[in-house]
Amino acid sequence: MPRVGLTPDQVVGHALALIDEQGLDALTLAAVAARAGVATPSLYKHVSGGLAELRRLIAVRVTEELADRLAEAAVGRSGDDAVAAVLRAYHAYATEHPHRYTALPQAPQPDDDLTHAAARLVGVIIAVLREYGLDGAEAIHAARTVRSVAHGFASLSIGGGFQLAEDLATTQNRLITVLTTGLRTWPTP
Amino acid sequence: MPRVGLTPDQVVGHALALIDEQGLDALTLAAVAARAGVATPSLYKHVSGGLAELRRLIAVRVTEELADRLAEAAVGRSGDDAVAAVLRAYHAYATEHPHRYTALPQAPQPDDDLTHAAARLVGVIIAVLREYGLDGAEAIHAARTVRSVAHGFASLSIGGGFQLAEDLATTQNRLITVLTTGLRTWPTP
DNA sequence: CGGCTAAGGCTATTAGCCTTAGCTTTATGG
DNA sequence: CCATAAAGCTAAGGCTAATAGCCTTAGCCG
Repeated sequence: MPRVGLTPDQVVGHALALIDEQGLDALTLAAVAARAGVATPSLYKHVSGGLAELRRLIAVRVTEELADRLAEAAVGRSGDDAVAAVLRAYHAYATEHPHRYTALPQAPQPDDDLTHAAARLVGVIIAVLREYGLDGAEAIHAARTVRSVAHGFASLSIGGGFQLAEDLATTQNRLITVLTTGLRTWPTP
Repeated sequence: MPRVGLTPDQVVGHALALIDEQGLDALTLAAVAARAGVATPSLYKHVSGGLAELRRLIAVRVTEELADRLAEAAVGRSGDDAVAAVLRAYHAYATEHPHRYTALPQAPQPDDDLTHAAARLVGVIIAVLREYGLDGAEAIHAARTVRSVAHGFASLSIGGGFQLAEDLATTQNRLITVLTTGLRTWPTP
């Protein structure tokens, strides 16, 4: 029984590959173990919490990847341009890895790592909003608005929620315009 | 073994009660059967496709309930007022039945019934948009925008996506203002 | 009233999964 | 060179969904 030299990160990597290829329902410890070349119980040496912890780790990883993509998209842009780029990057990530994105909300309750990763993602958005003169509590409300729009569009899009024939890119353009207009004329009380 | 007199609708009802009380993961045929006072295999007499079909039926039912709620909220209102009411009703439904709402995107692929129910929901939104002078393809894009905002906010809200202490109702107010402003100044090309 | 059919229950079984327990081997550090 | 901890294994228990086959009830039709 030669050592495989597995690490928790590698286990998550195999799990993500599996999800990408066969969907979220195919995520079983048995399948991950087979892909890693290891017997199922051996996974507990690296992911002691079993399937629940694996799902948690997946959510953390996906959140980090998403935050990276948004940060990349925002760099070197400002204002409406940056917001548009962030929204497109968000949707692009979800479209490229639909099952992976669907795995995101499946985490039981948020733990420290997930909260940290989510905070980084929110940080990227808050940074983009700085050019609109939004800060403090209003920046939080605006960031929530951006996330709602981005997540809602991505989620419905990959979930088959938009069944009609109308062009999706056009919808995305309208959505971006609505959002940027809303941010520019932000309803400060 | 007295007859229980089960119907598919009743099975879905038991399943929804179970989901509401114990979450989506607790949805198993065994648990539904126990609640219905029946052995597990007996469920196949009413829901021949097993767990997959049950999930499909649940998605249809929830979509119908949601469409009902939105229609109720919209009646007797118009313009921004109607849009605001629809958004609040959407969020209220998701908040009242968080697990049920989470069950919505779990349907495998959309079938005829689900498409029909979704069409009714979209119909309610399109009707609300008529007062903005939007029709044809632009009405579709606008309806998608409304759904994206409503779903995104509801989904993040019940999924624990908004962890900071800022008031959620305020975020909702800002979101509604951004959306209605966007609809009034709709970017027709 | 008698009997037939179909529907709605049941038990038993199989296959697959997660998880724990306990053993064995490998690698590594002193 | 050996001790120990890490990393693998097999075995077993308890879930689950799903299928097969049987039995009983309800209701209808002659």
